[in-house]
Amino acid sequence: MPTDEELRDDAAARLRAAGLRVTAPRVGVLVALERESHADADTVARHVRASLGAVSTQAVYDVLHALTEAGLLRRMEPAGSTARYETRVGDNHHHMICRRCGVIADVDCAGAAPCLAPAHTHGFVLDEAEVTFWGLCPDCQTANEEIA
Amino acid sequence: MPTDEELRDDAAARLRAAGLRVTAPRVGVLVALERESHADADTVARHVRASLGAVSTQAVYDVLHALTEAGLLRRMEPAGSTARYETRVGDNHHHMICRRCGVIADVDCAGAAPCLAPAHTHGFVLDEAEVTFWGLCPDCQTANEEIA
DNA sequence: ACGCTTTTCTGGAATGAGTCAAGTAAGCGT
DNA sequence: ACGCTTACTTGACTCATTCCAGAAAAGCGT
Repeated sequence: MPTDEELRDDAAARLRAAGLRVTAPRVGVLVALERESHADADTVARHVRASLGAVSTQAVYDVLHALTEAGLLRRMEPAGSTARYETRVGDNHHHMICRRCGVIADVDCAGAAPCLAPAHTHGFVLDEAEVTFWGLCPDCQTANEEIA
Repeated sequence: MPTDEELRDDAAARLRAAGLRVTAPRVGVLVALERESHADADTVARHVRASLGAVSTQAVYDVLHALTEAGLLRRMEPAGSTARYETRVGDNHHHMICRRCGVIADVDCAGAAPCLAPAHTHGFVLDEAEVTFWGLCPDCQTANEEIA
């Protein structure tokens, strides 16, 4: 587990590399998402406030948008949930979501090709295949058995 | 192209088969979605009102939920859009969405197995693999070329 | 260190999808 | 046709998110 300082330094470096100014809220958002991936805007705001003190809601939204735009964050919007963000970008990985508790786990793309080439493209030019697996996480499986 | 009456009769039959009461709003919603698949709640409401007269927004939402629950409709929520519905159920087909105009096309699942079995399941028990392809539809490709 | 530029703050308001609650209407089995 | 049960109506309401505008603060190249 890296220290907060290591995470902050790394976040600052990524911001600079992307040509963005290094500001406390931006670093805070990146650190928050390293600590808790797939968090929504509200959760990110709470994390950032916990470590930085007062940060406006607008600032959080601004930062999330700016960093997503710059390619430092990836935004995902699972059905039935608000927008969520993660720092793992650049590899088109997929997600596994628990139907019961909503926890999200990353999944590496199994076989690259099959998912990217549907039988009929209807003339579409595709640039991304987004895969979401739905099911029950280990905890919720046992919880369900106890009820039954 | 089937007539409205054929669509209504068919919709009523499906409702009865599912053990649901046959009401005008329900039939209207099913017909609307036969005519325009992947419509959102608001679009469905407009279609239904055009053919039935006044129908409350709440009724439309209730019907969409009830029919989804009963398995007569499938609900999808693409990123950046509101919930959309379709009458094609029972075959876990996928979707292709145009980033520019938002049009949605159905896609048969290419190779059944590969998409359903990620490398690492992290202990999850999966029941569905949802695949969304993003790209440009034929119309928007030409539109983009004209701009460039 | 200075000053220009970008970012953030305050805070208020609007939007739009969707939900809750309680009363009214309608389907359908008998 | 009756009446029970389910569905629909009405209207207020929540919630995430966006927009707005001006003022204050902070980053960073020189």
